Amino acid sequence: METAIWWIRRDLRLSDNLALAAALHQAEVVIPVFVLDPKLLESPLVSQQRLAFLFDGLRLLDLELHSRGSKLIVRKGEPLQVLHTLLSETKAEGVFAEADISPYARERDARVVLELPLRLTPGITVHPADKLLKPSGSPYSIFTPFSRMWHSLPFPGKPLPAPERLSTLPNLISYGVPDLPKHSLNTIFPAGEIEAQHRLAKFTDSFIDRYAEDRNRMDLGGTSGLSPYLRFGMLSARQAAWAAHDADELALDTKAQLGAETWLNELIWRDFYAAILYHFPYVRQTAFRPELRNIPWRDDLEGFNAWVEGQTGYPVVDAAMRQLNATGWMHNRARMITASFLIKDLLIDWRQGERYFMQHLLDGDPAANNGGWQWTAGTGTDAAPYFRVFNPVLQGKKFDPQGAYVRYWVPELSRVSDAFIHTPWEMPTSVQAQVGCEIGKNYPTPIVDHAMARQRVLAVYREGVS
DNA sequence: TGAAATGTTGGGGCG
DNA sequence: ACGCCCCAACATTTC
Repeated sequence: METAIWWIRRDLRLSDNLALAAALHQAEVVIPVFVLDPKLLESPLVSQQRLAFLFDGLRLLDLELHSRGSKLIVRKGEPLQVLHTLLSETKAEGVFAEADISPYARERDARVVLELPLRLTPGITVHPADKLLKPSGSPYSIFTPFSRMWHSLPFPGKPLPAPERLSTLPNLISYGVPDLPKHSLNTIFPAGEIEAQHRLAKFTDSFIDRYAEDRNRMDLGGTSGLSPYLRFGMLSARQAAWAAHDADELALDTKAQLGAETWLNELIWRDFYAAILYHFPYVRQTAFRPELRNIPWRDDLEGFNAWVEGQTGYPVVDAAMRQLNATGWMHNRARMITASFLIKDLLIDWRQGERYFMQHLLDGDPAANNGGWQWTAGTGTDAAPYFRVFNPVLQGKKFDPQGAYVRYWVPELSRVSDAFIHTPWEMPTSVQAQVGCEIGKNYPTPIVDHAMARQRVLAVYREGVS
């Protein structure tokens, strides 16, 4: 064909892009298109911060396209309508896109494919969800056998290089990437494919060696920090998996090897939750486990707000929520701790937490976010047993031993000693005065007693599973 | 990818 | 020397 459209959705990159490669294979001219879908832009689940990250990513993609002789066409409207218009404007004979797995995206694409020549390629995950089935043909719901099957599949093809030159059509109108009225410039996660490549290289060249031991430490930069880039496809999952694979082969000792394998395992969890959402889309609405769909959650706006604002009185929980609010990202260990606190200590419906995380995380992905929340709630596939209740004090002591994470995000506690940093309410009043942190005044008294809350949630869940 | 409760062991103090 | 108790340290079970 002469002309094709590359419909960009969650693949804001030129390298290792199967949709772009397929389009270039079929057509002389490939028009890169991003559709600003009002359904998504105006969704209450999208924060200004995530939009800012997306828009920055689009601007940078446009720059890369310009340097290759092309440009990004941004149009606003209902995707099917916009693509219709563009097909007649450009006389394009095909639309190429990377298949998405969320219920909204699949429904949208199903409508488009009825009317337009849409060809979907894999790419959002390392292995496509429909390739990872039990021998019987049914989907997995337990991680370990899923992971075994994942490993048994041949590794996907090597990452494709970015095309060097692209051609476009003259006079195509682009709406342009919108400017947000006011967005707090996110310096922690600069958008873009180039940034993602730098981070991947830096991580897999060195930090990955310590990943297995450091990844849970909230006070260290032990994680890859790649999730926002994977979320928007500024980095391809395949390339990440290959990088893990190569780091494993090049590892100089068993510790480094373990680091690479642990990180690859996290990428497999990502594939796992994508497959779960693909095969069980109802998990966005309700618990995977039917017996846990009727937990009598507490209606506690005050408690929820304290959680949101990082004012629960539990230092690690508050540090984590403030990190999320300030940066659009939260350490993975902290996600489990804050989720456990909302669900098990406050006994608030996990879907309220899921929703808040989706609104505020740059990496907010329906599959991984839902999987994580249902895991903590004990309602999901292969989830933590319901009686596994995180103790925020012990988690703090274990994974932020000197309290550096807490002190950074909760400045009221910056002068509290190591001995009390995770239990500031235990400071004698004289010590409180000495460190300038009066509990109940400068920093809240715990809004709930953990020991009581633990008993309460165990009783409620016991009722559910019986 | 927990934590608390309960059980067991073994060293040391002491009568 | 011996038995007893205490309790920390560790192991196992339970939620």
